[in-house]
Amino acid sequence: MNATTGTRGGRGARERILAAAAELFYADGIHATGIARLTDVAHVSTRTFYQHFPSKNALVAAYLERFDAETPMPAEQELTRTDLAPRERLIQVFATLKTRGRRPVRGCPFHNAAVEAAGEMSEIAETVARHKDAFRQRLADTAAEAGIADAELLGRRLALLYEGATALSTSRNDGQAAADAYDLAKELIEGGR
Amino acid sequence: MNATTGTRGGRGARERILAAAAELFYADGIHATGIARLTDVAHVSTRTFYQHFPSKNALVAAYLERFDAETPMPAEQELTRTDLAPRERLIQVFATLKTRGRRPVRGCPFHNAAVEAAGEMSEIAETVARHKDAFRQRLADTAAEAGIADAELLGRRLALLYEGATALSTSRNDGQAAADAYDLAKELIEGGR
DNA sequence: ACAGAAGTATAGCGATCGTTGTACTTTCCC
DNA sequence: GGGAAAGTACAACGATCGCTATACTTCTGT
Repeated sequence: MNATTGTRGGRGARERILAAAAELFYADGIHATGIARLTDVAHVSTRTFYQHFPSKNALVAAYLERFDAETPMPAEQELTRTDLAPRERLIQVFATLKTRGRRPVRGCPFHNAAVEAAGEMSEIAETVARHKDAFRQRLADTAAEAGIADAELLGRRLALLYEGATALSTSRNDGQAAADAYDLAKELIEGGR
Repeated sequence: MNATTGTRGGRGARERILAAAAELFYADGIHATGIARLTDVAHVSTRTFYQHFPSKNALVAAYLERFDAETPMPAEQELTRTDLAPRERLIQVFATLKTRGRRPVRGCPFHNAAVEAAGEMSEIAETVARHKDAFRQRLADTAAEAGIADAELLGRRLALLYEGATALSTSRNDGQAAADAYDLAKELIEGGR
């Protein structure tokens, strides 16, 4: 039994499929990424793909869940650091956002998935909403830990700034929005005593 | 000669096509909206469609240009109001964002188009970037008109908040993000003296 | 009234989409 | 070393995509 994949041996096709999905769905979009391209990048045959995932939609769902569970966003990793004071952790979230401002950045994979899903695939919209809520809640919890007066408000405001910076990186990929978000976030965090 | 369409009479098929595009591209997404659905909603035959637009991509481009030129975003209309002081105009931008928070809201049509365009259609990404820049500049200009010290900074910060609120409306359509953006924007505008 | 432009209906093109079928080879565990 | 699981190659299915062709019908300006 393979611990990481949950499958019974083999050469880890499932892992490579998920890795290819993470790369292609994010870079080129979900609709624009066909099964052929996906299996080509993953070095997996079409048949094998459908032995691991019943459909492309299932892969999309797995792709988002994978981000949520095993590959937490860099920003969220900062919130779990024990070597920093809570206030510093919040600031660090926006510092990494600024640092990560190297190409290619194409916004938030969750948000992008929700945009592409549009009317169809409402389960995707739900997953995205859950992710956004969880992130905002983590920010608020950290703010509360820092002893900030209205922690929920700060959590929502920081989530708002973070969303704005990532969204703007889709169309303009200079680090300006991230830098602005960092500065304003820092003011809000240090101001809320 | 028809003044609004630039065509020579007829029953204004071009207008109906653009109206259908504005509705469907925004609500269902660009990829998800096929020519068949488009012509059906516009009450136009396939042949007529291709007599007005050489391709679907051309319609997408026209759809975005139309938003930019003839159907300015509600937020931008507020910036042109002459019955309000510049500071009030800035606040009004976020007030309309809050009011408009009724269903269905699905983020910014420009941003969504950029997400869907992904790798292909770089001209779309360019159009979106130009739109975002123009909006931010208008905010900055209004801030300068209000005599605010660092008007460019406030312009960028307000654009950041606006983007965050619209982006969050894609996955969670309560008015919370818009309300938060309004409050924080108001503080920033009134604080910058 | 009539020429010409605009619009309609419908069938079908080639390409690509997601998905499945058939037949075969490799890898791993006992 | 044998058997089951996992993976491979490749052809092809039906559906849908964007787009074009053919043939006909309004509508409009002079």
